[in-house]
Amino acid sequence: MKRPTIADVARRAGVSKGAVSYALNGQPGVSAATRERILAIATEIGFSPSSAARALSAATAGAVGLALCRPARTLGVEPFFMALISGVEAELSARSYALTLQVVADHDAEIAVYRRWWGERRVDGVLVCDLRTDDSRIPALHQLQLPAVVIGGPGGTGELASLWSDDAAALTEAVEYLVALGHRRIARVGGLPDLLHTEIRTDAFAGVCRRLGLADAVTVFSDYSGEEGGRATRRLLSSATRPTAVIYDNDVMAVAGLSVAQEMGLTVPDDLSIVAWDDSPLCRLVHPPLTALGRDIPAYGAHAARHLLAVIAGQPATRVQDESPQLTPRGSTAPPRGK
Amino acid sequence: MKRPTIADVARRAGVSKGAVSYALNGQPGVSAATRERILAIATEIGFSPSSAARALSAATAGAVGLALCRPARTLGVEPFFMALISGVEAELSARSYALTLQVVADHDAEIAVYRRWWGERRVDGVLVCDLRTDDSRIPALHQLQLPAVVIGGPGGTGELASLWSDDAAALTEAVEYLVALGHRRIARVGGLPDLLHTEIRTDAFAGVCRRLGLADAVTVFSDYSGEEGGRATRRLLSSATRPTAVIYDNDVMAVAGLSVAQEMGLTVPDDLSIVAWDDSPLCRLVHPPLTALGRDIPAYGAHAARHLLAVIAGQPATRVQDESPQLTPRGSTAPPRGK
DNA sequence: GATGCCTACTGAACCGGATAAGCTGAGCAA
DNA sequence: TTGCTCAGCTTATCCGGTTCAGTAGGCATC
Repeated sequence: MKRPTIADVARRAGVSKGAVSYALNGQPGVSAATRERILAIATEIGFSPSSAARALSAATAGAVGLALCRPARTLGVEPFFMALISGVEAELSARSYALTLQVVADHDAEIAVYRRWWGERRVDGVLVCDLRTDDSRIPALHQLQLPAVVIGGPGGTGELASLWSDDAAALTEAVEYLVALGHRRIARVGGLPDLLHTEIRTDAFAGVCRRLGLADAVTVFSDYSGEEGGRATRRLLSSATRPTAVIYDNDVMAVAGLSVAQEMGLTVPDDLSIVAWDDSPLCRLVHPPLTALGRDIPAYGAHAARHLLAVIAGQPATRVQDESPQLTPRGSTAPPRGK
Repeated sequence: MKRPTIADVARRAGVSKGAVSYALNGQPGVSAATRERILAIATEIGFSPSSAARALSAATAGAVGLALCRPARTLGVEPFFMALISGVEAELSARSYALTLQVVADHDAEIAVYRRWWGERRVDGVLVCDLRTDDSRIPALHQLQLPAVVIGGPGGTGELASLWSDDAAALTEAVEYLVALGHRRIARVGGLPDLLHTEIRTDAFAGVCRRLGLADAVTVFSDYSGEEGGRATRRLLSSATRPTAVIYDNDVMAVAGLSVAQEMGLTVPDDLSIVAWDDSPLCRLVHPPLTALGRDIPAYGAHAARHLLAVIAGQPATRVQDESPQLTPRGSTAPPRGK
């Protein structure tokens, strides 16, 4: 089966290639009648313009890049990325953009990928995840002049456009909720400590605990994996001043924490309240279902994609705030025993 | 920052564009000394060939497509796809191929995507997931002559190349293991009934149960989601002849089933044994950890990618068998109470 | 020294679109 | 009738690679 080209359409319509190009792209230069005839023929023979030819002459790739830089082990478990990707994808495909994906080992490899994509003109722009403090990718992308939207912040995004949600406010809300229930010893199992949003949450946690006069407000760091989350929980629950509530930086660690607590003979929520970050179906899967700080992640991804397309179209690189995560109370939180 | 082109390299080296092309692609036609000089200059100025120009002239896209056709809701939860993608990606990026991803609503949309990709020459081939009985994608892809590898089977893949693993053998092994422990009433919570691998597993389950003389070997169908898996479990456990063991078609449903059992006051594994399919970290996250039929999914993805690249390179479309899932016994299986 | 052959290149065509520039005939005013 | 404008096309060029058909020069051969 031969792929139709613009020349095939032109021949069938009895016009030149140029006329077909004008007609298909909504440019002036052809009459309404001719345009309609050309469009009908194009549809009839199933013509879609070669992305390569279009990319070459129009100097646009029609694709957006996403490099994921987490070890494959944690990448698989966490529903976050798949949800983000599905949202990004929905927005892109609605505008006939493709999504090019690459899994990389570290930031240097990621920068190398950006450099290659730029040289190959393979993508028109990129989405950047997992922002770190002093992130080397920011100056690299700026130097390449490759349009980008950083998913993360606020702060640390340099000249690049960004999309962020107010994690500090959400964490504060969660702590205030637990304190209102009567908790005084609250711990937190954080994600990778060098990620910027971990730092933001850690600062917010320390801040609200100080304000509310909570003494043993400790954050222990993990790597988002269930193993590490479980281990951290075991350490916390074995300490002399055992916390009555734990906030986890993702859902996987929260589920692991729940298992550890139950394994240690503690009843959730009576002996221990649990709050998860990222309200995926995983939180409703376990018993009791987990109270979670959730947000619409596909919508977040769609928003990021929309923002990136705007930057690619030449709009100024702005910093946009997305909706803040919302607390959904479920069965894993209650007043501590004796209150 | 201007992107270097092949003409820039040629000018710096004092040769023609053609010579540079030969040198970079390892073709004969240039002397070893010239080749080396050209390569050095290319590296020095950071040249990487435009994917669009290469695609246009060499009639190869340098990309492989993957269309995912599951509702975004279940797509996010299940670690399977993310693990598969990371494996596919690792293999592709090692050979400088890009992965183009698209999430679609149904098979018709998926076929439309294939048709568009084909017309746009955007991908050199595609990976096809979630094979169904009488799958309309198979003849469509065959008609387009678009190189493809079907992940699934055996059977139902038409003329297309495929990669499959022996689910029937794995399921048989799981049932025999449960029977050896003393179980006689085994149920199964299957995935979407119109998926081919669900049918294969259902047939294998019925077969081995008949062979071993198990009476109440029932399969109930679900949609892979935790909600449905939990509901199915509740139904099974409420019946008069309650099963003493349940096999789930994925890990998410198994975890949900575990929660339901515990919620109903049953002890796992004493009152109920649970076997999960797809041994993701999720299975080790819960308490007790789940006995699972696992395999190396990233390796499966890598294998599929390798196979697809071979088909793209013109090798005949063969049906390759990957390793069978292995049973990993953990805390969720034991002899039934009273044995 | 004419011939053939091989190596190491050059030059140009080509892939399939986008687009600037040029052309043509119709319509209309002077 | 001439001149002018303008819609509605056509033609040609370009994007940045790959590849095929030459071609110049060196060397062996008869």
